[in-house]
Amino acid sequence: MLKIYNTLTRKEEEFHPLVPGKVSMYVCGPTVYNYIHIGNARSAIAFDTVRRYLEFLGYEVRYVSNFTDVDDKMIREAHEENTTVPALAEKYIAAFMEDTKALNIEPATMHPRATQNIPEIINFVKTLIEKGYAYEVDGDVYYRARKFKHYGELSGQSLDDLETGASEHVSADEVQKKEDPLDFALWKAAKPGEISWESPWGKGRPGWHIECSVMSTRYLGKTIDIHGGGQDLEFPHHENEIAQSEAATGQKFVRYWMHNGFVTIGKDNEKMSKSLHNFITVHEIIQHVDPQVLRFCMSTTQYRRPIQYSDDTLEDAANNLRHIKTALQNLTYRQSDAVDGADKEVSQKVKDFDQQFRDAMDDDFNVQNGIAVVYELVKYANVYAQQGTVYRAGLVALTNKIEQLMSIFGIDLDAASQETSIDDEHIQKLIAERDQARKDRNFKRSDEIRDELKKKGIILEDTPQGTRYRKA
RNA sequence: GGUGGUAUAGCCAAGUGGUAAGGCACGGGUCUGCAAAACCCUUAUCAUCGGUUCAAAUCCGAUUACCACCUCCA
Repeated sequence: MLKIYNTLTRKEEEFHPLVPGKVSMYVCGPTVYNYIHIGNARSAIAFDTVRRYLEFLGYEVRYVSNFTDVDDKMIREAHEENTTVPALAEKYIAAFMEDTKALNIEPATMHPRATQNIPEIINFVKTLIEKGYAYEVDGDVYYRARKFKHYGELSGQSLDDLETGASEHVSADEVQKKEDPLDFALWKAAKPGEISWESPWGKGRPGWHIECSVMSTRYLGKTIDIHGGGQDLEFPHHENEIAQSEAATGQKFVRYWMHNGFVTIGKDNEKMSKSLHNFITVHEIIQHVDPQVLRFCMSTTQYRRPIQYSDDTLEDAANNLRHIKTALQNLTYRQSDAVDGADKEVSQKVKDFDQQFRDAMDDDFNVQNGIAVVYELVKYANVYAQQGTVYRAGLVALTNKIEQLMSIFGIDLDAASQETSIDDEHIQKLIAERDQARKDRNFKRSDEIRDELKKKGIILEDTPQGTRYRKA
């Protein structure tokens, strides 16, 4: 039975979707004014892994993730890059799709954009005004936070404490307009020259929080199963979403709130963020780091834990991943002399490992325990592949299970299990020559050939079944 | 100031009452002509102090350190 830690109740709860067999999931996506950094990637990877596990369990997952393509930062950055807000959005949305593809993050069922939902946003705001939850001042529309009686429940804060914090930060301009420092903007009046849309309150654009309420309602319904995002979105973003959605629909907004931990960097383990200017973009990191390694590193860290970004962390991940790939190559290699027929013991073992894996992952996506099961499976597979007699069905069963479990972490290893074929005649000759040299006990020559091939990225290994080669 | 989180071997990390999973790195070994790969072996009294208990990393209390949110941020 899958259990999920719900931020709202701060407890692990059994997961029962609203509609049996189907899961609706909304994950807050990035503001597209820059390349995504590793922290953004972490969130996308964490929830992609959640999605993949849910699908592995047999759920049909409808996954929506938005792009914030208009806000203050978009406007400022467009100005700095001497371009328009829509052009800026196109550029970085394309980059997002490219970067997430490299990390093997499945595209969402839908990637709606704020600017594609303006009429719906306006209607939503109108509803909130009609219900008395919002008010218009000089072309701005604000939400009356205190009017919503559950305000503060997600972040566990009292309204007065929140107000103490809020009043330190509101601008003088806002103080004059807002009824209360806690109130937040639903609609912002346009300043001269800014991108804007017509509305009942004059030209303007949506506030940040309203888009998620609108898009999740529009594409997933009034009540959704899972809403995900970074821990930094808990307050105020998600708090505000709840206030907007529940006030407008009168129904429960989200059944399970999930928040991922940060990527930290530096010796102080500081949060990587755009405002701290200590971020590394995915765009640049994948120039010199295998994206699969980055993916593996992140998807095998439980989503709520922080990940310390460092070369050591990545190196560990690379070593672990190589170990798993080698096991698959070992299994494939033995197919050449495998015997036909079933292997009951292997089938049973594979079932046992599968169950252990589920038990681990069912505990709030405990990927650390999940991957530990994979390591055990890999060890078992390595031992099996070195037995005197191996059955083809056994090799295939082990291969398939390893590949299946790894795919939940977003690692596709099909290619790894394909034995490298070498069509270069020259290399084939060298390998044959080395075999002869070894028979003649001319080890000087055989080692020369091995070194030479190694320089070309081909590794030779001598096994009881003969000489084996693979690419480094 | 308010709220939440974290502290386990060189590093990453599991473990929510019965004398510490797993991985990486290190060292030793098996196999090998030598390697490689694989496998085996070896490594900790769990931040500190106090309490509850036959028994605590695990429960309670206090303390310390670090991180995050309370303002845009995944």
